[in-house]
Amino acid sequence: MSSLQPVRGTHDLLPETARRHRAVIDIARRVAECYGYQEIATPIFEFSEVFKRTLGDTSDIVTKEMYSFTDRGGEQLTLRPEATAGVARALISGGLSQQLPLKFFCHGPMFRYERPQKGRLRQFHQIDVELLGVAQPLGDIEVIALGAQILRELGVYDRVVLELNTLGDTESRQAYRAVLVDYFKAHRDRLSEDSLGRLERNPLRILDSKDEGDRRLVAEAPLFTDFLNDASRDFFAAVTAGLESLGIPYKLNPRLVRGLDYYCHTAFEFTTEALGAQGTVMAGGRYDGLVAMMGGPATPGIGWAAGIERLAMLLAAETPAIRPIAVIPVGAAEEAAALRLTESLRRAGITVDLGYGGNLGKRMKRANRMNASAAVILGEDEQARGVAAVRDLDSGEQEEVPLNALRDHLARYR
RNA sequence: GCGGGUGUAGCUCAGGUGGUUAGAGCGCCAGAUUGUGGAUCUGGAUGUCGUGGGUUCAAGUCCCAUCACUCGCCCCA
Repeated sequence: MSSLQPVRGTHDLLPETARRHRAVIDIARRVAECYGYQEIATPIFEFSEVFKRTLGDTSDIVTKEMYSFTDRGGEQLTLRPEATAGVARALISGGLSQQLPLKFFCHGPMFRYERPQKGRLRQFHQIDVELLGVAQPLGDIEVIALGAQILRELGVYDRVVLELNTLGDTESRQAYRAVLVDYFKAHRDRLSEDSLGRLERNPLRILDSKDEGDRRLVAEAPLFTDFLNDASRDFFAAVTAGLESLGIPYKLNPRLVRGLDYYCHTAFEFTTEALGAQGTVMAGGRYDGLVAMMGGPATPGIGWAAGIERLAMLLAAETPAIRPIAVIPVGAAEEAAALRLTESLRRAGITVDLGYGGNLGKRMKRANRMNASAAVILGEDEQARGVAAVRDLDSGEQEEVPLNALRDHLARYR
């Protein structure tokens, strides 16, 4: 193995993988457009403040996972660990609040300084959807339905489960949080070490602990549903009713808690068993407080992000490269004509491979290796008669086609 | 950040208890086949044995460190 290694947790997207990624992005973009979402792109780095302020000082992302650096001008910058904060910043700095509601789709690399695992990288890629300016449950329903439809079109929907929970509005959440903290503090001695830390940082997370002792304690803990106020309860009921009316099955998971501070009401994750510990394939929720927290006008929002690497790993179907037409000059005398023919076919939008050297046999081998659908063979005879030999590389059948009819003839191989 | 596993050719992997020139299959290259690919046959090339140090007369093999990957925890896409 070479000593030239890529940076830990980063990955080259070689043609086969790149094709899979592109398939995910293309399908997601197309479906998102059907729902009226427009593609945007924000910078892959922002002032560190943008993330610090929105993700919460206690979140793992901010405390230990940010790729931050000082640039030559002394600015504190951070490679984006997620997309939502940047989109919210764009909304504010672009003065887009005048045009609400806004529906955005974007995709690109994200960066987190984590210990890599399968499906967990330091540079990874996400597709992302954000709906801004819609306070009604209809927004939550649309965004989840959009995610479900993308997963369906990708052909992974049957291996994925939609888990759903509500975090309530601020009032409900703070009431519950207080009660929960009291409860766990009363049983502090029975909490795992991890959960003692969570008690300070994000007590709701204890509900999702995998520790045996914690789980026993959690089983006795007060229930969130008992602390939801009427507005929160109604809101969530409307979301679930909407999903049911669309035939989108979901599993209520009262322990589903988002890691980031800005979430409220609907929280959801599409998860799979097929990817080991990194089973979350698409996750999101409502973030009504985010834009205001950044200093913009109070703007409700809801969205999700999905990991392209994780989706690509689930993709069952191969994503083959386009099959080219191979143009093959028999001898050196035909090379110039082959070059001109190749160029004219390419200008007509046909994918053409022209080998760079070798005799007929070598070039045929290359055509085969490139998975070419047909070979257009130009020899001395053919040239003299204004035709080319066209060989179907699947059937092995060969026929002569006049040069001026070639372009139309090749259409059958697309 | 914590704990376990792995690292030999481009890929998948063999290489009992240390012992001379490190192997296989697939792939790659060349030839049989200088106007016809796939199949077959023949031949060929490719390794700082992840890296660095140590033990030893001798290390792919044992020890330590380090890097990367991997499984789990933490957390998350």
